[in-house]
Amino acid sequence: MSTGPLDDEPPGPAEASGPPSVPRGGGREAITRAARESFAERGYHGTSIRDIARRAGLSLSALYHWHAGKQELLAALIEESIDEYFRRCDAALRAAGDDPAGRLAALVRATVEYRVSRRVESTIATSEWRNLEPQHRERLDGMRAAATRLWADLIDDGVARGAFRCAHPGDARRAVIAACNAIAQWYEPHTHGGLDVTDLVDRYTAIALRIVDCR
Amino acid sequence: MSTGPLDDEPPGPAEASGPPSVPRGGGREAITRAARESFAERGYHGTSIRDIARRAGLSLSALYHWHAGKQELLAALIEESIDEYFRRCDAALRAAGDDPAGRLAALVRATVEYRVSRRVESTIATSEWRNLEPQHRERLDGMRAAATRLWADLIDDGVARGAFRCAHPGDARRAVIAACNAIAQWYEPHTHGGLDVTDLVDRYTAIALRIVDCR
DNA sequence: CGAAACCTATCGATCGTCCGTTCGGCGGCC
DNA sequence: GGCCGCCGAACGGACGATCGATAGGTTTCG
Repeated sequence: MSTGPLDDEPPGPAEASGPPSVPRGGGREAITRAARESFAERGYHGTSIRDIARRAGLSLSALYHWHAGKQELLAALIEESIDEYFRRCDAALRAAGDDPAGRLAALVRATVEYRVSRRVESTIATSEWRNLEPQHRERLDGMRAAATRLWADLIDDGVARGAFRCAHPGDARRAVIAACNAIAQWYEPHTHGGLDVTDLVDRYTAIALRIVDCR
Repeated sequence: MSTGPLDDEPPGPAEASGPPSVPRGGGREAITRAARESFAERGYHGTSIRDIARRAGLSLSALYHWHAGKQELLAALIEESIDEYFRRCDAALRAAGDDPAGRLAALVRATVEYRVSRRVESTIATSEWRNLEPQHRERLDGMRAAATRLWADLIDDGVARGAFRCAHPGDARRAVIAACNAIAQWYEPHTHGGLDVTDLVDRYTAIALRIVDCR
């Protein structure tokens, strides 16, 4: 959405085509990945740009060649994360039918799968939000609000149509979201590898349906 | 209840009492309070001890006169926070009867009241945990585990006795705890002042009972 | 075809600032 | 006169950021 034409990958090192600039040291992507891991492990202020550069196997100057600075690195990471989450939710809802329970299940599935598959980014987005400078925070607040609205509209609709009987939709919404989001904090692929993600989705769908008191 | 300037023992400037050392500049308590607010607002690494000293209205040296350093300040804050939470839970459970639903309600009440009344400490304890050095972390991990066990034993017992019908007690436990803990992140006394805490307790008790599928 | 100009990805060195911590001293109440 | 609460100055190091240089590829052009 934002950070430029080369956000994904520098033109491939495809053999046949002419060799258009192949970052020798891994380039932008190596730095982004290193920043993601470092921010997740030690937090924004606990990570120095020297840590990031070292992890990427590049120099401090290479970092500044590819990115505007530490703050933009954080903002880009969070933006990409929220953006993907929103797209997943949107797609899940469009594929779902009209039944409130089915729509809630779709949103829970999208969220659980996202939290499991993007644990690292999830941690950053939730715990480093306050370290965004106002310019970035304002922009990203809108995206966050849009994702929240997906949940709110869905639950309000279910209540209005009598499918959900919970007395306080706002609290139900916060409880469901909090429960799903917390997965990123305790789920460890090594430890819970035996737990199939589809099982996890089923369990949290059942919990969510009970929270909204689906008849 | 808690963080008042005279919460501990430093005898107030009461006229009659007299002798025992009254810190002129607010002393230890002023620094602890300043550290709590700063850590909560900007995080451990985002806060400098100069920020803390300035906020307390004292010099950098005064901070070191009262505390061993930045890390000990954080550890003391978190320890006090967990310790009080555990004592509240323990008291609530001892006052509760034998009925699983009643015991769960007691634990939810203790947790919700705690998250609302100690929002600031709650934020620090949950988000600055990783910044504890190993020695402190190991000690505090035990306290955290004890609090989790309170929930786990209660829910397992309810399931064993047939009062709760949820298929996966561990997931129910994590969902309930996550929902209650999240309150500290969205509840604002100014905004939600009209919402009585007893109402909030009732709402979250209902949600918790639905999560564990109480018959 | 070859050279000169240009671009890209990277480097090492360096800037001024802020960090956590330490130390010696000083005024006022016992 | 000694201790208690507090201060200012200082230390070495790490921080985020900037700079000019360079190796090697690409384009331009005579």
